Amino acid sequence: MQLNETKIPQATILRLSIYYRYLQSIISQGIDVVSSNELAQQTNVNPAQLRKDLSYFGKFGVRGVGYDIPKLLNNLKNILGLNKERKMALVGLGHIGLALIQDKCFERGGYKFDVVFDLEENNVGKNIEIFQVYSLDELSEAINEKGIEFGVIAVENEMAQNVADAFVKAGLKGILNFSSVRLNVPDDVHVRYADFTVLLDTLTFSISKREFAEKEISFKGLSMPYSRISTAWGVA
Amino acid sequence: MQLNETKIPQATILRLSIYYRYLQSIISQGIDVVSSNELAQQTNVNPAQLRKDLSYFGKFGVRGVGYDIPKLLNNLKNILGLNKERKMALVGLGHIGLALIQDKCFERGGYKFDVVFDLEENNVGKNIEIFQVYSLDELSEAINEKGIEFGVIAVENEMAQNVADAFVKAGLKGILNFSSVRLNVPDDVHVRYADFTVLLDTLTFSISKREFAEKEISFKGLSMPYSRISTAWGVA
DNA sequence: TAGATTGTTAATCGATTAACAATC
DNA sequence: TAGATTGTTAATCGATTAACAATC
Repeated sequence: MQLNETKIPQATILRLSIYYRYLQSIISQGIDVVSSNELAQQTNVNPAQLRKDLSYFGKFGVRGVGYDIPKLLNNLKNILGLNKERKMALVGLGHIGLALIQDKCFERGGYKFDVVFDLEENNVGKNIEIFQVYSLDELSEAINEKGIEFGVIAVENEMAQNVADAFVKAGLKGILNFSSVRLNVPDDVHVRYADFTVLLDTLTFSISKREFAEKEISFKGLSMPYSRISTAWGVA
Repeated sequence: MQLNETKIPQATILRLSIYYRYLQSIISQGIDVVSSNELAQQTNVNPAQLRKDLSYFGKFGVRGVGYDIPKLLNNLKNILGLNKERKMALVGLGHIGLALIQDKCFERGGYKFDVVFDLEENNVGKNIEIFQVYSLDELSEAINEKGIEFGVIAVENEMAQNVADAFVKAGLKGILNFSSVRLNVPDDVHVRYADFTVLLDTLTFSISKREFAEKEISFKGLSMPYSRISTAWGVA
């Protein structure tokens, strides 16, 4: 068996998830075949891009026909590793943390909160929603006992790195971070940032770019190349 | 005045925001100068990258010294367009929507919810938090009356495109979308995706990649190039 | 067979970064 | 002046996409 040395772009994995979630949302409609053109259009990507993305992992279509939706779904599920439920630990029971454990979108996606922790002494030991609230001291033990795979950080910025350190010490390899802090973790620990403020800031730039362009304002004596800035963000 | 034709990478704008938010978080500590090396390390980027990012907009540092933090903050604020508060409209008062209007991180960032809408007839007309809840019919009028610039979508996937259409019709040029739906909007409308499931899916891929690599499992008769996959996600 | 659509190549396009002259 | 760090160039690296042969 030959070792395939091709590197897979990070963006490809993100798009694979987008294809998967879109197909999941239309599977009940009874359509059984989709072309790269149709699927690409629905997910805002180039059709060649989509075919290339899939080609890193195999040949899933039929020439002249398209892709069988149930089969493609199954293949994407295997590629992404979505064939079993993944358990998560949450730290932080502020507004965002509370919303996360109440929202149904995680369960629908195959993810489940299994333990919650809070830094507020008042909350520890209480029951919030269906969860008993633990303190950070109990984190490592609880995580290993329950087979947790992902840690979710929903605490204030000041405490985010501490929580990340605790997750790393407990052996977690995946972190979803709702704070704005860029975390310092070992290379084998993967972090994803769900930082709303940064997303808004990039929107603000695009908007004020328009304002500037309209007024032909120059910045620091340098005429801004506003009209040439590409803004095709595809990424969450 | 010469028109500068250089294209600015989308990723540069994202990083500019990250630099800005980091510097904001340490400004009270009384440090007044930072080098590209220090700032880059704190924000998980390459120092050359950081200097290049800034160089698209001007010369903000002093050779041999570094960057004056208050001055750099001010420059970044102007570049990103963060010198005035931006008003937002929220549609959707589920768990996420509620958390968003309660959370303080938006206000701290210079963003403010000014109107909220819900699709639930029951909620319309009521007062939730400090907001009176409007129906979608009133969206266009309310948005233009109040000078709203951004629309935030926090409804179920099924309704997300409808809400986006309403935002576009009302003239908004910036949308923050918490649903999983890839929106279809005109070219001059900017969308950012805060889609947690997709982020988790990319984590899952990285994790199960490790599992596969350990077991040397092949996929579809093709040996997976797992060990060579780069996973340096920087993006929210 | 004719029409359609995939899988893949190769060219293009874009982003990152090492290296160093400029200069404080 | 010696040491430090920026700003910028040019090379490298990586990702996107047009085009088309393969093939259903």
